[in-house]
Amino acid sequence: MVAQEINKGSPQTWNILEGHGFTTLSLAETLGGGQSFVWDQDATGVWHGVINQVMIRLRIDGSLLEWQTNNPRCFSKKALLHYLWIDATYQDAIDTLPWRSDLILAKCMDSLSGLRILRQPLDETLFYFLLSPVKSIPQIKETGRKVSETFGPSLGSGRHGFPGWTRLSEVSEKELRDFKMGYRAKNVAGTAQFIKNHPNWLESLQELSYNDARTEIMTLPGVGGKIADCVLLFGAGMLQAFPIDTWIDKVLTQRYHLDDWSLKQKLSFAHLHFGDFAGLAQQFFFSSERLRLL
DNA sequence: GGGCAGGTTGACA
DNA sequence: TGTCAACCTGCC
Repeated sequence: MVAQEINKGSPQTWNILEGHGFTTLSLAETLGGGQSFVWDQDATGVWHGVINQVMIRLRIDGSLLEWQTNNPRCFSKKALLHYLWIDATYQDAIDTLPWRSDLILAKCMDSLSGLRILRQPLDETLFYFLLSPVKSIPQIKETGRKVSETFGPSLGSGRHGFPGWTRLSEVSEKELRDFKMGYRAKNVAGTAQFIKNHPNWLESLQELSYNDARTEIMTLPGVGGKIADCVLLFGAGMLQAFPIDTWIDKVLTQRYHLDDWSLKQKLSFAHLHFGDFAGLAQQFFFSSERLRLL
């Protein structure tokens, strides 16, 4: 289906993104490693995804990172550089992390050179992470894709975008359950109603400090500390957010020997030790542990 | 069939 | 403040 679209009319040229620093591995972990659920890799290694309701393709060819879109009028190279965090602030963040004195972190960063935190839309990120408790990445993608196909805008080639919370607020909890959400349907429906009744509330979180935004977003049904940190890190660019899931907990317990520390104490340790870019460190740990690179 | 998983919540000590 | 079961679904 996707291939037909690509071959329709004149073949599209691949555009080059300079100065990216990705490897095949770090690009795969960035797009498919659990911070985003809208990217799929085909058999030829090309990544197909959606950014701001526009279909985008990405591939690594040698040392080149290349991209193309079916909709160049609605999408700019600048938008893609922003989404992929390809700018000078990434190198600043890397330099700021305490890898010089932390051999565990240094090893993870070395194995996954170029790994990024994506700058994703806040509304969509909140939706996907409400689906995430005790679900695997393929399950979250499947449910999200089916909800988008049913309620979201068609983007061509059979692909659909995120419907938005306004549209989701018109869908009953019972209907949502048919998408295999289980008990999460109640949280999605409750969140949709809250957002409908509080216009601009979600956007206004971006203006708050990390601590205030975290407290605020945890008032939503189904959003505890872990999901709050995921949404703020991946959807609001708050890079100090440090989501602790079972993988990260394992790293802190086994590698940093915090065996008897409570979750709250581990969180304090992470903020103190990793600093303003703790979330980026977290992503290096997450992928390293998941891929058994540590 | 039973147990468990990338989490949250409410009950209870 | 900490522990525990329940919640859906899919997979081993």
